[in-house]
Amino acid sequence: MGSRGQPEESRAAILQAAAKEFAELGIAGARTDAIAREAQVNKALLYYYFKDKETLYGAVLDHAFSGMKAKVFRVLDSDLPPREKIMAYAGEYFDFIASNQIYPKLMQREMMRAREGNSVHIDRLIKTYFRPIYRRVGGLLRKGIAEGEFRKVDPAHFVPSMIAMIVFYFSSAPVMRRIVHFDPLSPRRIAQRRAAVLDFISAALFQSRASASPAARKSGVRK
Amino acid sequence: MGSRGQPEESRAAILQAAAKEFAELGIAGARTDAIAREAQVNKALLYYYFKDKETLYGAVLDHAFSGMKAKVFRVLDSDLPPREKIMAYAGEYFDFIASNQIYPKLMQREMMRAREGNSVHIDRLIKTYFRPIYRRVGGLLRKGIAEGEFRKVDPAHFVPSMIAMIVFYFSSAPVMRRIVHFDPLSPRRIAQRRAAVLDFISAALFQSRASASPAARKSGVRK
DNA sequence: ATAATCTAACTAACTGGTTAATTAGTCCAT
DNA sequence: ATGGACTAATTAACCAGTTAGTTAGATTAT
Repeated sequence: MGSRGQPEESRAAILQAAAKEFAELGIAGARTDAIAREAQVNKALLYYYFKDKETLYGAVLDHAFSGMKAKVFRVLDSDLPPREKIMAYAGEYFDFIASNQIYPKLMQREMMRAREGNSVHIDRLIKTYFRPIYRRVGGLLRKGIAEGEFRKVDPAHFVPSMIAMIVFYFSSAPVMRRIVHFDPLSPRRIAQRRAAVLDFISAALFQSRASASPAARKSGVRK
Repeated sequence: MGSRGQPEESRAAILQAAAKEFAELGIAGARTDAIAREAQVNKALLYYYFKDKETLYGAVLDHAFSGMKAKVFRVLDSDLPPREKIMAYAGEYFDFIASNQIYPKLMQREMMRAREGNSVHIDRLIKTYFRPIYRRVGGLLRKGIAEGEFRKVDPAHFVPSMIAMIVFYFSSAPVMRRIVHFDPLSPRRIAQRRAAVLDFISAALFQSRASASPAARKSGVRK
């Protein structure tokens, strides 16, 4: 079929370079020349595979969010009891972000852009990724509350609080590093953060404090 | 003083219009023409008062963060006991952001920009605002822990968690609104969020759960 | 088998609309 | 009449997107 290199490799290289550039500079700050250079590809090839800059940005978003949704739904579809499942969900989400650190930047950028007409992608992202996940986690919280396992929290506040603690840590890390004088993104500190988030959630959510730690431990380190 | 209009008013109008534009679009997306139009001022006047776009952006950041620091330090300088003070701090920070909603957007933008050379302002912002506040709140947490009032949390994780829950809610509100089908920024919902954040913090921080609610209530509604 | 034809993959060079920044002044209060 | 406040007009640089091709493997005809 093709001629020179491999089309799949080129497309993937463009997508990866674009993800990095968009996450770091935003869609307005990103330069198509820089993306092409980083992908080691001629700039016109971006336009061969993607209609324009905005479409390329949309493809980057879909790639990132679909990966996250797949990971997280494997946990949400499992048949764990509420306590274990909410901890496993938070742990899985944390691990996804820890190993895909451009994700929280893309996410926050899109959240801030989500105003009247500011983003042509946000409707699709909400419908395809955010709402399904929110519904499932919200349902899980209500189930845990109904069973008397969880405190009577409002899912509309608890869900964003969980996401906030996980997402914010990674996108604020470059600033944090210069405040505390150690690297918040070292494996050791990331593991600490994971434990701190799970502890925070179990302390704020579970009825009896005693079983908070075992539950957090249960969701454990992956792999 | 001046000739035509009032210099103070013009400068203030530019700063306000710039804050709005930068918060919404970021420094790369912001247009100096749009700022001038919004401020009802000739574009060259921006360059009369500020060296260039980057300097104007810096002035916007300093304006926002100095206002926040002043508010928050009035609480941190007070002589409340640890429990009441940490609740009052969180409440004050929340209230500042609730009535200055461009602040969380500027903050998140700068956090994401804080990489090698990406921002010429971040060193100053950290030194002048972030580090002093972090030090004080961290000290407050250690004091509460030493007195046996607080659980043994790590300030390097607890402080960003508090900030995350407050900041993230406001910058994610436009997306949240389309997931949950109500307005997270209505006065009623904002008051709910305030209570949820304070409840979350006290549940995760205080040793005895019993006094969580009273303490949250104590920091109360301001004014 | 091999030459002719085709087509997907890819590129160097360019274009023109956009935008930050400057210039060369005018206006007006004191 | 002088200096601070302000502006219309202009400029230089930048940058998304285009154009007009080239390259090399695949397909088909012979």
